[in-house]
Amino acid sequence: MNTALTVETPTELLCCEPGGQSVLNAEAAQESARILKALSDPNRLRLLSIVKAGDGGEACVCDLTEPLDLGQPTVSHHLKILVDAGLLEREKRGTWAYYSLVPGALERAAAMITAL
Amino acid sequence: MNTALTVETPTELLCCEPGGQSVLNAEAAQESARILKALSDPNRLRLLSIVKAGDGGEACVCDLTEPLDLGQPTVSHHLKILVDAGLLEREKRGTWAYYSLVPGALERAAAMITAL
DNA sequence: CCCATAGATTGACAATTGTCGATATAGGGG
DNA sequence: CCCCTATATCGACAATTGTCAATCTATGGG
Repeated sequence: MNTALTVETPTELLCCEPGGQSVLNAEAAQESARILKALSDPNRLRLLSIVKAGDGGEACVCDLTEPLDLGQPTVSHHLKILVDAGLLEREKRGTWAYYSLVPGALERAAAMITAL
Repeated sequence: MNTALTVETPTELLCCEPGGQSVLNAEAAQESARILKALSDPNRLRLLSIVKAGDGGEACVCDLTEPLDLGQPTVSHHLKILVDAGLLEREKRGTWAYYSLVPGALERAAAMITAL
């Protein structure tokens, strides 16, 4: 298998196996669901949107609390879920924590859906 | 290029407003989250995958119960969630109910993510 | 008609999730 | 050193979710 150079395409991104359509196995389904669950909350979608639109593609927690009308612990909680899902990355600078999109992460999540 | 005939592109598919990045408002976020929540369960992802791979792009409930190792009521419940989210459509023929993908629905869901 | 089969609906229950208030940690300035 | 500000973590709680067993509905065959 894979005898030739598939180079480095992550197997999940391949649309169709030789046969045409292989069914998602339980393990892969669970992994995809894990990512999509992180995306299935309105406040987390807005967080991603605000971060993406932010200056330099980043935003700190203090910029995120107010527009969402949520408490600071709740925002931190949502950010952690997004980081754990591999969608955001955190960089601490001084007292502030800056969050930014992991490059390509949203595109990979979208591909999970279209490649079902 | 876009000056003229965007014909009938659903506004949700447009990537960027004039300014470049507008932040997702609460209402739109809730609607997107509603769709993505339907996609955030491993068994539902497998249901979509099996339906898509099925003969003629469709499958009846009896074909779905066994591969998922779930009870029939549970499968019916998941199918209802997918139909309500606009991802699957149901057609009853005789005693059987056949489910198939709503054309373009998965692509629209994926676009919600990349266009964040 | 009655029965068998496919599927939907209902009610219950445990598990998970979103939110908050309170508290902990950590960096910077006096 | 002590305080102030930014953020994370913890504990609690109500709401939602995934699952099942039991029951209901509808279709087709004798």
